[in-house]
Amino acid sequence: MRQVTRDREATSRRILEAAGDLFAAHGYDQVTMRMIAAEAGANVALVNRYFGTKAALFAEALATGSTIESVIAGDPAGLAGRLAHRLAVRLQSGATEPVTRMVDRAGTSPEIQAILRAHVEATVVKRIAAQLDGPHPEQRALLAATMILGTGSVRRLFGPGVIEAVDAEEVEARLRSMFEICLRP
Amino acid sequence: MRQVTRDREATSRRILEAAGDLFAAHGYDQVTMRMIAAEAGANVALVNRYFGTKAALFAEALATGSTIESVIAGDPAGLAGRLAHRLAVRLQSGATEPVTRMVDRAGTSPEIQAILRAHVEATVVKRIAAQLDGPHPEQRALLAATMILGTGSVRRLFGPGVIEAVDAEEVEARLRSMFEICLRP
DNA sequence: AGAGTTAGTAGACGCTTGTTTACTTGTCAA
DNA sequence: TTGACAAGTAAACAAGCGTCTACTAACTCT
Repeated sequence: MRQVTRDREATSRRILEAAGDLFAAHGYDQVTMRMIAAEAGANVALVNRYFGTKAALFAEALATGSTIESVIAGDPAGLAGRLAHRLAVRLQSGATEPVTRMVDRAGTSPEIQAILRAHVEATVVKRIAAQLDGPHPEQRALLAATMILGTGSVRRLFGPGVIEAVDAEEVEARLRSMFEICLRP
Repeated sequence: MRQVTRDREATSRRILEAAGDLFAAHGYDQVTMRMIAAEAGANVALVNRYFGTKAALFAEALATGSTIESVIAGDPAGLAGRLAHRLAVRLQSGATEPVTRMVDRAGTSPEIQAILRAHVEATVVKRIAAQLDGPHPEQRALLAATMILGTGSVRRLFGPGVIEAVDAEEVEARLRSMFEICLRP
């Protein structure tokens, strides 16, 4: 009696959105199928019916959400600056993209680990590496990923606005220099 | 009939060690009290008897294990180099300290988050900040923590030896430059 | 208008979790 | 040697989990 109109597409979309929001907010392990169903205003059985399993739903939510691609794409010369700006903003604001938060809150379930690895590799490491000249581009892209994921962990532990109090521009400048060093040939 | 001698101290020490190893290897959520008891060769009820709750046991294991203190302590001038070396080694070897792995594998349980935050703040951020001159030492220490925690995430996702194949010394040199930038006044 | 397809629901299944209770057994002082 | 205290054990508890099955009700098409 919850649904007034019966619309499979709309319902499964609401489920996917709810899953993305909740996984990003609380992490894979802390989110239950019942929470997702409730948030989407749908029945638990439908979630399994449409997405099969919890891990599959996570994978789909991960793939659906917006990624960091837009920041990486563009002029290779400004890549370090763009990444630094993005991270500085993320460290301060409470409003970060669900996808990046999903990565650093995903927990340690083995079946999720593989999904995450593939996602980070495809959307972050490989895309950054593609912009780099010189030997071992993936190695340097991995160092950049280290910083990106590190800000995620720091934010998770210390909350948003942890660096806000002090000079934000100086932090961004420092981050830019660090990215330049780890990205340059 | 498991125990030949009855020794409370020895048993609780074995439990604590087993908990530390397992938490570090698989993360808080993936480790069950029964796994810990089995690994320690003890009974499940004893774990609760001696440590109260799972979260309390985690906190105690976190506090017991060796920390990164030894790397931070020492000549402030060589701090960047020591941290870079430690991280480079961590990225390559399979043998990392339990405690640092515990931090990056700890998952997202709310009650664990506070414990972790306090631990990282006390043993990493404050200790690094204490070595720094100039304004906002904690801000720079936090950036260093970002890199430290980032290597943890990268290692979790991509496994040990991810950067091993290529030039390890170059990676360490790059990390050192990055640390120097984020730590300098 | 009626039959058939399908979205949606209620409820239970089996399993695992952290924790507790009631009991047994080894150890040591008197 | 015996009695008491503490270490250790087995089993169950209640709650929560992901998943599945059987059922109801709405929409569509002829």
